[in-house]
Amino acid sequence: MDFPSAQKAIQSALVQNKLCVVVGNCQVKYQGRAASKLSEGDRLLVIKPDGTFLVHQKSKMNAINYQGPGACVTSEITPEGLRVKAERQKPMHEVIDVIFRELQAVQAFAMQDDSNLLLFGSERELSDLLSEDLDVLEKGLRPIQLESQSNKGFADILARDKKGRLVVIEVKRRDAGLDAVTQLARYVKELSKRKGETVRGMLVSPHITDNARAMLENQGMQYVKFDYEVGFATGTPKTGDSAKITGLQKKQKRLGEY
Amino acid sequence: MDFPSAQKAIQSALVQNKLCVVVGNCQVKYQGRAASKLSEGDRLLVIKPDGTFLVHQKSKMNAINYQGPGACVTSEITPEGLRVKAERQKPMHEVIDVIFRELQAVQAFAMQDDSNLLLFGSERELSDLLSEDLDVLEKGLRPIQLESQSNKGFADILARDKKGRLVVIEVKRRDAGLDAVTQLARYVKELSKRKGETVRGMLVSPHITDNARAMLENQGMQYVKFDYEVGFATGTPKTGDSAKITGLQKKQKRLGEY
DNA sequence: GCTGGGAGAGGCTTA
DNA sequence: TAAGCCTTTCCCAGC
Repeated sequence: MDFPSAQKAIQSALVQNKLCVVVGNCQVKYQGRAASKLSEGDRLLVIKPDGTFLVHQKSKMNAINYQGPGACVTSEITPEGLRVKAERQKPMHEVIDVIFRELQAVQAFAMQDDSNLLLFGSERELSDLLSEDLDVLEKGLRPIQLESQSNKGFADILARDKKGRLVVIEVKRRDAGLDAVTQLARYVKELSKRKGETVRGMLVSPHITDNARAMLENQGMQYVKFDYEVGFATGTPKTGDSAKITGLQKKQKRLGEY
Repeated sequence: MDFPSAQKAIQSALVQNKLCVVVGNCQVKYQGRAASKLSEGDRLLVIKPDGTFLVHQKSKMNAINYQGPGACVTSEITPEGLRVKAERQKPMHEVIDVIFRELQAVQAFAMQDDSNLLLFGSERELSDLLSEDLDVLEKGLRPIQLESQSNKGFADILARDKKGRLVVIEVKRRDAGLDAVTQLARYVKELSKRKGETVRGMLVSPHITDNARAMLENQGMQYVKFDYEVGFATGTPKTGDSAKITGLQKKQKRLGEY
């Protein structure tokens, strides 16, 4: 494909709010929060109507260079080849320059899509489910809903144990590391200061690193391991010190019946 | 495009290790760590030779559904349309099902690309540069190299001030939040315990949130703002309480002369 | 609508 | 392999 018609195709795609796909041999330069250069090779360039700009190599999941929605995309023909540029001023001045020496394809597509993803089994749900049935974590735990909760940077779940003590429960869907512990410690400290009473800290996750567990227990907080059975599959019942969240499956089924 | 030839094109792309792009109206189901469903709409599907599988909508930077390298991709024709499936067993069983009702395009590309990204201006570099000249942060600061440094979760830079006190310096290339402060506090605490001496904590970044600054100063630690001039551009010299890292530009230039 | 702030999720690197 | 750490993020709340 020759450069002039390619450039025309790209411009016209941009104007018509189409998604544009360009494949060819190019080099890429980036300048913004950092600076980078990618020498020549075959790449897939995706330009979306919202300004999203993605440069993909033949492998790896992530784009090697990209720019999010809002970028201003322009193209021109230079002595070196076809130059496609994505520029953004907003959070910071950033420019990606893609210079094609050779083109395999340029194509534009009108895309109609008003759908949103329906997601089941997210951490939020897990948190909700636990709120509904905290007994799996500890007998007698009662969830409480306070204004302080779910505010900005606050704990996942707030509860009172059977002795009436406040319990801050931090839920992690994945491995808990030192971060999770310090975060929880912060919540506990802050809350106990605000309420003027003793506050327990509880960390719930499928796994915890050794260091994190040590630090957690050093600070008098507790860890509850849970098995997070994803999807509709019914796992073999397990025994041990881990709480199994079975409610999730029910909830998923309910959500599935939309 | 009709389904049989589309399917043939996809299969042949997979076999020949080509990158394959499919555009059309489809719905998407995912089952794995969570479960999701995306109802019908026009999407861009990218299948890379390494198994990477990306479903993009017409806007947003990230793929709405994806699977990383190693996925096993298959296709078949069903009564509902052309079904393309990406499946992975490794860390966990995950399946993405894309069912096309209508196709706008199917294309495959042989891609040759051996290049790697050259990146300048990473946090690591910044840290190295600061190590070389800590005076920009505070007069008389001397870097020290101990075994404890750069180990697992340890401080960016360790130094002694002109009075001989240990200083832990945490460098953030971007905004510093509460995380950065608690992390630094952890380093300080741990180190002072290990060394049995007073340790100062210093946080260096281009910006800090109000809460973070308050917490930092509450704990007797200090903040040093710095201007991080990215790229080769020469900014107007600034005055104020901020340290300006000019060495970076030199370093970048050096790196640029590969 | 924009900005600030906090927190999440995945990949990367090193021990 | 495991842990820590980083990010060219994202989302929510407040202005």
